[in-house]
Amino acid sequence: MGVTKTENFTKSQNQLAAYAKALAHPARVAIIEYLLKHQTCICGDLVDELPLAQATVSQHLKELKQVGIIKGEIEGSSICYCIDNKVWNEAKDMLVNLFMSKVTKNTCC
Amino acid sequence: MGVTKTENFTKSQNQLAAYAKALAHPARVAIIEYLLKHQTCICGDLVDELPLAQATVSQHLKELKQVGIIKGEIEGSSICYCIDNKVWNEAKDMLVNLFMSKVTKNTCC
DNA sequence: AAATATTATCGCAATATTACGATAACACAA
DNA sequence: TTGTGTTATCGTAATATTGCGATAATATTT
Repeated sequence: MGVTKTENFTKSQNQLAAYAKALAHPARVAIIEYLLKHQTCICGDLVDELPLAQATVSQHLKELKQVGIIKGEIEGSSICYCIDNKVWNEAKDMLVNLFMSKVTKNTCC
Repeated sequence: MGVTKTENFTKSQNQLAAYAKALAHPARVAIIEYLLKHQTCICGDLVDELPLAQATVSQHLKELKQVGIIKGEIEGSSICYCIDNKVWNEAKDMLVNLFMSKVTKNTCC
């Protein structure tokens, strides 16, 4: 993210930005949508599903895992990914909270 | 954003990612929060408010303007920024829609 | 017109992201 | 053990982001 001065912003602002960043790439949006659709978790079907190389998909999964939105579990020789409800709800709450605070009109513009 | 293969994803996925990206930096979150708090729009109070140089603030404003979330209007010798309700609501709808589709538990993990 | 105030843009350096092939690491099967 | 399938990691190239000083552009004031 370049040379971001994270220390000058609040924890909440940084956390919200981190969640937003997790969704800031169409491939990761696609991954999340897939995981939401197939309530049940899946594995490397994502590699077939997405128009990206296996290494790239793995990298996107890593980012989502790092921010906590998804988690993986070993399932035989493959790995089963799914949404982490706790983190997912926290992200939802932070975003919904931000968006809901907009009431009506501006005084100018 | 690196060498993103945007053309291989849906319009909706790219649009959602673009909105998320707008919020993917604490400075831009801070700008949005400020604009939401001061229902009325403001100008370069943001430069005083944020721990960043004027040029940097201007750059973040430009990004928010490009995605459409905010808009600016000339107000004398300064510029008045505010949230664009139409775009803001569209972003809200897309994000809320994504987050609300998560129902209950996973079958594994 | 000249000075001042406000915002945008340019140019640059440092760092991060995206993508992929190659390869490692691991579990399971033959 | 030797393969086979699955996922992670490494290394690298291309591009994007972040930040800031310097400067341009514009409007207002003197």
